[in-house]
Amino acid sequence: MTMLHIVDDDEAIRDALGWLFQSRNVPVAGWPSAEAFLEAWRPDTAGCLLLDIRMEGMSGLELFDRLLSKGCRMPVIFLTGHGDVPIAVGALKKGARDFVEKPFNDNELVDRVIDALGFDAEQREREAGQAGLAARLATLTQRERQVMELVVAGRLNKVIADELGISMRTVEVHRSHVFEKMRVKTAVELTRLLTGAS
Amino acid sequence: MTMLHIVDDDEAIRDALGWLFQSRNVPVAGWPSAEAFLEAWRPDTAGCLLLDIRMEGMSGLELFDRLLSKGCRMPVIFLTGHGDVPIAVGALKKGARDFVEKPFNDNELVDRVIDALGFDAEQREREAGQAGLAARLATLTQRERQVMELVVAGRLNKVIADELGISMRTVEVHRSHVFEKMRVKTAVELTRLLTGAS
DNA sequence: GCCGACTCTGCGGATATCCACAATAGCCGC
DNA sequence: GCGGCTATTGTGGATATCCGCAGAGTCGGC
Repeated sequence: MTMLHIVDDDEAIRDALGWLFQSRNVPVAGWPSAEAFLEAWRPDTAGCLLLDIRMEGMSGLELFDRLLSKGCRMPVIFLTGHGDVPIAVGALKKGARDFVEKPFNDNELVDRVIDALGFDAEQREREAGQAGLAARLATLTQRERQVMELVVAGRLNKVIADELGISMRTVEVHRSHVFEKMRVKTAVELTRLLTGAS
Repeated sequence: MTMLHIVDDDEAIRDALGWLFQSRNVPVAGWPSAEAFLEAWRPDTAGCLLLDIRMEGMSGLELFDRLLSKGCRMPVIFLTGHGDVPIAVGALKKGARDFVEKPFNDNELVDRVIDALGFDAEQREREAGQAGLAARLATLTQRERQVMELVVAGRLNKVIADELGISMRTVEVHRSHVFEKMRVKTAVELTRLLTGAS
């Protein structure tokens, strides 16, 4: 599942890159056009992207833009023979991980791809944690969410009761439901969970 | 204090850029060489940097490296007439904010400089807050710091007492000293303070 | 040697939090 | 209408936290 996706309309280059990476034990998938990859892309597509800039049809840059607007966070490395400073600067400022001109150094490129794959794996791990958190948050009712926010803001139960215009007892009930659903035992743990601390 | 620092060995360009920015109400300081700016730079120098790449003596890139190693976090915009993709990519990956080729569009450059100045101001505000926090942390004794860490980890006083091999009462004393010194009233507030939450 | 810190501890009481048991009420779907 | 979910509140008790009052031991500086 996690692999390097090479998008280039030149089959010879795809093959050469495929050989290079497979010889280094990096799994590879080749795509003959931006359209083909865009069509196949799913939010759970993992790994990293090696994009040629100039291709028949959709360019690598446009593919990058389309992927970004779909919420894709995979690291992208651009590969081009026709380098141009404004293009490189624009791509990097949009979040591309690297921008490499041909001819490139094989070892360097492989290292950068491996770095990018590691980054993607870590990022997905973080996001998986966040997804579990989001799932638990989704089980809270409105009222529980309100109470939770005030608890995490450091308010005492009696203050929360005042602010929401309900009794302290009710706050306690909601509070304990929040703790149960979020699987924590103290307000501090809940705070760490929501603020994303170690 | 906060201003645009233009480093370029060509006096005509410094003057032209000076005029451009001053006409837009952006305060400017001109420096005839990387060495001159490096000499004058202090950790509290605020604003942003507009660096020419190719200069007599130290290059803009080398100045950038030297500033980074001194802990400078000012946003840097490179300006060059002799663009080169690997150089631009390297600069951006090291953290440069932008890389602009001459001839440039006046309005765009001014906008980017203004953005960068705003970014620097926000960054300094954040760091000022962190500095105040660090100062308060420095007033804690060893024991207080230990207790604080366990409190922020969500442990109950009795557990902290066990782990440190002291009585609960002593933990309470340290705990209240921590709250006092850190100027918070609850463990949750302390947690937010240390984990850098909103 | 005295003074100021830091550390440690106990007692007792005021608050706050946690929780089981119990009950009322509105809303929604089967 | 009945059952389930949500929101609400109360009583009462077990724990935990917050604090003032009191005392004691160590260590380093003047």
